[in-house]
Amino acid sequence: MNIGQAAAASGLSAKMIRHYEQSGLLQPTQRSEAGYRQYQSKDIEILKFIRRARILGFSLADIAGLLALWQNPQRSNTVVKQVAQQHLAEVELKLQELHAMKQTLQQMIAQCAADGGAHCAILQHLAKPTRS
Amino acid sequence: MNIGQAAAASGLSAKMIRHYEQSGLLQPTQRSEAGYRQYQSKDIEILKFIRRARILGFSLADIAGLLALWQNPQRSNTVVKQVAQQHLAEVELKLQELHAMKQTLQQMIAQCAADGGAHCAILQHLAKPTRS
DNA sequence: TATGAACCTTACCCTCATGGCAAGGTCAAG
DNA sequence: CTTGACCTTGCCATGAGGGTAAGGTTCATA
Repeated sequence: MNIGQAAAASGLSAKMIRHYEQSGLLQPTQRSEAGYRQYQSKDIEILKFIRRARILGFSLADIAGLLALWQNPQRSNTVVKQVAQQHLAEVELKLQELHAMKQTLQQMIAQCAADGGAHCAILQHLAKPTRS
Repeated sequence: MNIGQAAAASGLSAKMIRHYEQSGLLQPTQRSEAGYRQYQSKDIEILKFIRRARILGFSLADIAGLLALWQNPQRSNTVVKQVAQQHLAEVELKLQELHAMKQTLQQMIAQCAADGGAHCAILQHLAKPTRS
């Protein structure tokens, strides 16, 4: 299986698969005589694992750790849970930040007449916020 | 006023002020004989404007537009509102994505025994998701 | 058999907002 | 006159990709 098929099968781009290999997330695969990377179905499972973890927002560094734990029969699920909880905390922090942005943006937009005039509550708020 | 004081007064870093100038967001300021950037209180207001807009998540490109509108007496608040609404839509999209991540992470974490064993619902989910 | 399309390789540069470091110039106080 | 705090420019790094270019390979079809 060449990298194109591996990309299609895993949902990643070929570019990213090479990038993951180059940054140490993946073991270098076997190569064909011409130098083409060769992927086995086992490799596809790893690629899918990476893709799912990326969708959940795990960093590549986190994923490297999770992959090592996944492939280690002596692993402790306590460690895995800690990684996930740490990531969840970061996600929740970003959620809070974005929520605060959303609130303020909504208030500003609600106060904007949008009548084509020059008076603008949004610019006023950015220039000299009355609250928040 | 040198850049250090301008940074302290605006809440930005000196580094970022230089960067904003270099990327065209700010007009180059006057310089002292030694080449030091000189800031007036009017400049500080602009820097504060930028900082508040950054806190709300506007991109530097957006802020360039907002600054131009702010300083244009012929502006139309309709345009300003459009910029803000577009940004709000992006914020809401990211909120949805992060919320989905949070939901899945919470489910995975709740199913993880964390008893030090090798069985791990989190890794299982990443390897072969039963749902989502 | 030749050729062209579709694939693969590596090696660059770009994003975006920000931080860090290095080498050197300036200023003010002791 | 030295010292320390400030300033200057310029370069590199981040993270997770995208784009592009120049060149090699594979395969089917004319």
